[in-house]
Amino acid sequence: MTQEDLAEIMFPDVSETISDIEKKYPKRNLDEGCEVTRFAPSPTGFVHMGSLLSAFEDFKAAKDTNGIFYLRIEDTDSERTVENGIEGIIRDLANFDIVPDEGMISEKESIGAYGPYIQSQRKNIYHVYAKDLVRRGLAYPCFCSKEDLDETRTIQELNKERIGYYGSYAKCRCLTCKEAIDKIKNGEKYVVRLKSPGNFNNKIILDDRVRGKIEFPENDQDIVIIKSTDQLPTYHFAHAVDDHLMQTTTVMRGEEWIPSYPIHHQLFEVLGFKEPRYAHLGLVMKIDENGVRRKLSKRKDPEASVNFYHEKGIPMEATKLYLMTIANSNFEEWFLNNQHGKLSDFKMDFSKMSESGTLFDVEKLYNITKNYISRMTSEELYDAALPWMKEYDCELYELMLKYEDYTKKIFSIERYQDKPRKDYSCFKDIRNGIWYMYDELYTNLNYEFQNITDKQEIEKILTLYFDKYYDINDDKETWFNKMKMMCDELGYASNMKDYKKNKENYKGSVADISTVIRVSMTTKSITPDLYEILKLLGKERIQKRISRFKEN
RNA sequence: GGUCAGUUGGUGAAGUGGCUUAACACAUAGCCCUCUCAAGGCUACAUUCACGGGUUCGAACCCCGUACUGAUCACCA
Repeated sequence: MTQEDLAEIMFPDVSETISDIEKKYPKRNLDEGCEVTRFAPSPTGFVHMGSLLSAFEDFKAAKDTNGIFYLRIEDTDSERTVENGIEGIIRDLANFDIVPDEGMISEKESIGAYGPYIQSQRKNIYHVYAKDLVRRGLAYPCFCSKEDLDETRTIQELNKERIGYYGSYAKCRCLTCKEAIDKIKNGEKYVVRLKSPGNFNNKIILDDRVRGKIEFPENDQDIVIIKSTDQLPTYHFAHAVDDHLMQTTTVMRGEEWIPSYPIHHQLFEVLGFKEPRYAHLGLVMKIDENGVRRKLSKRKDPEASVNFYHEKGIPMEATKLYLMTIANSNFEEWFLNNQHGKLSDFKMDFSKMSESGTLFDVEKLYNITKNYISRMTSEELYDAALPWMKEYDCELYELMLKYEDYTKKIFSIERYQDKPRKDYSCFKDIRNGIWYMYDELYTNLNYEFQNITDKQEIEKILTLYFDKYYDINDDKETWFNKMKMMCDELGYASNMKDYKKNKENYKGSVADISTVIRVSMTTKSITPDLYEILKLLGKERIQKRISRFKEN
């Protein structure tokens, strides 16, 4: 009984050889320096902020170098698999312009010549490599039960020894081929373990692209490579086989993977694969209610879900800008110095990635969004907000459609100037900013008058203003001069400086007068430029609103 | 317990031995401008880089130790 026999009995269905497999994955025809990266989620149906950031960085690294970005689905754990989970992931990524060059493009379809891109469909491939390992005496079947493993663990804890399946604790590694074969013939369940050639006292070094050199003891654990339940590989084994075959150049993943590097290093070595480069990314954190810093959780934190941003109407481009500022610390300054340049012109740099966990800052996102929206043209804003309204605010959507031109004019207020108005941090804010411009929404009025609240005085001001002074054709300067003239006529201060010095000489100021007009036309004491608003409202609406106020 | 990582203001961070009396941005506060608001302008906001030692003419930056935070030690990824 030889290892050859053992391999045969463990993998009777494997007839292909390694070289058969390797032939199907020819060397990629890419120039030096092109990065091949991948996003490899479990099919859970959605991506959260942390994985979106990682996917974004993977994508960016590939695009920056004219390389390849592919989407591989890691479904070796049925627990994490959700029906139609792949579609959800593809949709979430596509919402941020992250479209794979290769890999899954829908629930069932994929593109690219290095597939299948779903791990459960690659079972035979893993088995070819596992079989070869057994044949070479570098892997073996392990029949230990959960209880056996627990027992060793208890002993190790008691003796204050390192925990795990290694050295003399790796009982099944000493089984002879005959013993193993007999057990298998007996129908005993087993996993396949790596027969680790490592020594804990040896050192290995990872040259991480973001963290530099990290030293570890060599792996000596006989880790499981094929599970007994479904004969699917573990993450470690699948990672080695897939990233070798698919020729990933840089593996980008969360820092929680750093400790398993020794395993991966050994697997690549034992399998004779060239190791990819690694970039271990800092986790995305938040401060929770107790002031404790912790990993952003998709379960507990609404802002961890990409849907959160979608529902608020944060433009995808703005989110990308924010992701880039988290991804690379030098991006923000670059963006400022390049007249708000295009994301594609910025080259991401691994050495500028954060090593410590980044705190996710919603305020900062809003700030970026405000700036972003303020720089759009009114047409762009209209086009971007419309689909969002359709989904989340039907009423306003209908009005925007019905009064397209008028709406764009509303969006134009204080937009085309050196420093445009920044008052929308998301599309959701739009309603609150403009609803009063539409007659259809101008109902249930609640006037927010400030200093002047006397109805008679207000009516007097309105009558005088609109009968005698207001002319829709006036330019802004004339408009304001007339406002001041009226102030003088009514005993209000037309000059704010003078008013502040000598309040007692006046009934109020030009500010009070404009507030009266502003509130009676919009109900709100805070609005954008009043001159623009009156002009847009037009004579007819103004008249109607005066009457509306008087009736009130 | 073993292994590994991280630690610069409220936040993201720049910084890799002298140009740092620590950049820039967000947030916050005050003032100015001003028809409201937003914007804008100005100003304030870490005498100090987790702590303790050491190396050096000189340290946030190099070395050693300690502390704290996090990750990991599954037939989960």
